[in-house]
Amino acid sequence: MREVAEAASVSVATVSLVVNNKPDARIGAETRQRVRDAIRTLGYRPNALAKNLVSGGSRFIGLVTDAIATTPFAGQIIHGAQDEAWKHGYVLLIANIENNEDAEREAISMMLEHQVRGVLYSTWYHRAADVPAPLRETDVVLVNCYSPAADVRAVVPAEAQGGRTATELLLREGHRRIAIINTTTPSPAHDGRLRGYREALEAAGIEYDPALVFDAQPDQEGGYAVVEKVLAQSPTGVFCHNDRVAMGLYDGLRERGISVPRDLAVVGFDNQEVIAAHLRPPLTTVALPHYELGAAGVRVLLGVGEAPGAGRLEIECPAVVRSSVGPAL
Amino acid sequence: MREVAEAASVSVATVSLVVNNKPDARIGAETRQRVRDAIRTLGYRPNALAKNLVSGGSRFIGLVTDAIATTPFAGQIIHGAQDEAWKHGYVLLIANIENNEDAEREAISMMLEHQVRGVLYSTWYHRAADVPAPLRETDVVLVNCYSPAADVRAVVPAEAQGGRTATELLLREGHRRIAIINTTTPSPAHDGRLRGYREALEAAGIEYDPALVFDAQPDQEGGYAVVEKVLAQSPTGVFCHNDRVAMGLYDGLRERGISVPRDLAVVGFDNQEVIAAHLRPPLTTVALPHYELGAAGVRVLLGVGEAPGAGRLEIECPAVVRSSVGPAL
DNA sequence: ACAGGATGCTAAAGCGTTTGAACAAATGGG
DNA sequence: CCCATTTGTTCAAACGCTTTAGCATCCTGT
Repeated sequence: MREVAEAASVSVATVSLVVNNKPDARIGAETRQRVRDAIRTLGYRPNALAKNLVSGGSRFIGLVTDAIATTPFAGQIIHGAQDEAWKHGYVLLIANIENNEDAEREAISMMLEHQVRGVLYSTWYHRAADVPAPLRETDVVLVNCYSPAADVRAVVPAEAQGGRTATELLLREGHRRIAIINTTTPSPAHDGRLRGYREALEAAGIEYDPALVFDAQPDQEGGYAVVEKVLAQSPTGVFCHNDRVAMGLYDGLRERGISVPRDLAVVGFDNQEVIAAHLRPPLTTVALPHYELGAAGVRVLLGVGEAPGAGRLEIECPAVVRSSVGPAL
Repeated sequence: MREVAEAASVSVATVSLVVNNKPDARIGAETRQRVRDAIRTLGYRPNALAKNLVSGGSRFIGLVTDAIATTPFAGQIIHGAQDEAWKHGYVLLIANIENNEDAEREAISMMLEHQVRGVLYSTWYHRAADVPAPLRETDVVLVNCYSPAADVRAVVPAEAQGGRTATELLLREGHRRIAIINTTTPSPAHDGRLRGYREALEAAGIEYDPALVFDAQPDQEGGYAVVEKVLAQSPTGVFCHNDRVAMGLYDGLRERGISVPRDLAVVGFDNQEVIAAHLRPPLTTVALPHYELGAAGVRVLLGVGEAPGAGRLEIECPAVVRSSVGPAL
C-alpha cells in the first residue's frame, strides 16, 4: 500500500480511501484515477489480515461438521453455507471433527482465535447435540441438530411437514391404503415423519391404522426384509423412511413380479440423487434440504432474513416427483 | 494480551514469550506460572489475525472446487485436504465456483488477500484444466485435474493402474474373456482405464480383442442399453467404466435371468458407496482415491512427503472387493 | 476584498502481536 | 571484591491497514 501511495504520490490514507470507495471521502477524480492506475500497474492487493485486525472482527464464519466424509449430505450443507456466506461477504472456515474430542477443541480454538463472526455447528443426520462449551464464547447456530435445552438457535429440516408431503404425494393420486416403513430408532426423523403421515391421513379423512406402520432398519436390507409383511396388508402405496429402504423394497417387489408404480406406489425420503434418480422407475421422494440448511444457518447467524430469536427454524422438505407414484387402481 | 500482562504484572512481550513457548526465551518458572494463571482466569485467546499480520504469512490454504454440490466426491477431497492441512497447522479456506467466472475471480482474490500459503484447485472429475491467471501469484496445486502445459504441480488418480487393478480382479479368478464397457467421451478416465485393461491382459498373456470393448454413456442408462451387445460376445467378466454403468448392467442382466457373479462377473469403478455397497450382490469395484487426492494435494503444496517438482503425482486407485466377482466357470 | 463554507488531502494514532536489542540484577570465577 | 556472564524481563519498532481530526486551498456571495 505504501508503494502504491508513493507511485501515485499521495498518502497511504488516500489510497485506503480510494480502495474502499468510502462514500463520504472527498477525493479528486484525477487523484482517484492516479491511485487506481498505480494499483493496477503494481498489482496491489489489500491485505485482508491487516484489514480485519484494525476493524476488530473478521469476515470469517466457522463451520464445524461431524462427518464430511461419510455422507454426501455434508457437502450440500457446506455448499449452502458457503454460497450464503459469500453473498454477505463472508468466508467459510471449515473443520471437521470425526467425533474426536481433541480435534473438536482444537478446531473451535482455531476459529475463535481467528475472530470468527460466528460458528455453524452441523451434524450429518438430524439429532440432538450438545454445544461444546467453548463455542459459547461466540455466536453459534446449530445446523441439522438442536440443543435439547433449546437455548441455542438451530436450523433443522421440517420432518413432520416432510412426512405430510410424502403422504400427500400418495393421497393425491387417490391412494387410501398407505403403509409407512419407518426406522427402528427413535429420532426426530422417526417421530416427525410419522407425525406428518398421521396428519396427512387425518386431513384426508382416513383413519390411522397401526397395522400399516412398519419398522425396519433404515437401509436397503431393512427395506428388503420387510417386503413380505408390508404386502400382507395389501396397501396401494408405501411411504419409505428413506431412499435406501425404498431401494430394498424395489428389490423385493421385483422378485415378486410386483410392478412399481402400477401395482404399488412408492415414495422415498432424503432424495439421495445417486439412488433415487437411478432406480427404475426413478423414485418419487421428499428431499432433505441440506443446501438450504447450510444457507439458512448462515442467515440466522448473521441475523438477516428469517430469524428465530432462539429455538428452531424448520426448513421445508420439498417433494421431488419422479415416476414411482401412479394413480390408485 | 495487555490485560493479561497487567494481571500478571509483566510486559506484553513476556506474555507473548510464554504463550508461544519460545524455546530460547529465558523466563522464570514463577513468572511463567503467573502468566499462565492470568491467561486462564481472563480466558485469554491470542488473536490469530494479529499474529499472522506480523509474521507475514498466514496458516491458510485455499481450496477452490468447481462443484461441491453436484457430487459426493468433492466432499471427500475437502475432507482429505482438511485433515492433512490440519495436521500441519493449516486451516482450509474453501470456495466453490459452480463454473462461474466472476465467482472464481472473486474467490481467488479473497484467498490471495488472506495471504494464503497456497491454493488447491480441484475439479470433480479428472480432466485437463486451465489455471486461472491470478492464481499464478501464489503456490498452486491442481487436484484431480492437470495443466496440459504441465507447468503446474498436479495430483491425479492413477487411471491406468486402476484399470489394471480392475482387470486383475477378474483375471485372478480365472476369467479370460473379459469385456470392458468404457465411456464414450475421451478423457483421462477413458484412456487410462482402457490402457490399464490392455496392460493387464497382456501381462496375463491374453490377446486384446477389440470386439470386447464397448462404449456406453457413463451412467445407468448407458449400462442398461449395452447389455445385449455385451452378452453377444459371451464374456465371463465385465469391467464397467463406473459403478452407475454397472448398476444399469445389473438391471439388464436381472431381466434376462443372468446371475451375478455366477453367470457373469462384474467389476465397477469409482466406489460410489451408496451404489456399490447396496447393489445386490454388492459390487466389487476400484475406488477413486478422493480423500487421498485432497491430502496429497496439501502435502505437495507444503512440500512434505512425496513431491513431484512439477508434473503429476498419481495416486493409487485401490480395489474394493465385494461380491460381484466369482471364479470363472 | 474577505468571511465562511466546500473541497482535497495528510498526519498520526491505533488494532494485537512478535522480536531483536537493551537493560538490570544475580551469579560465578579469579 | 570486581569483571564477565548468565538470567530475567522490558522497550520499541514493525506488520498493513483504517479513521478522525485537521490543515491548506479554492470557491461563493456580499
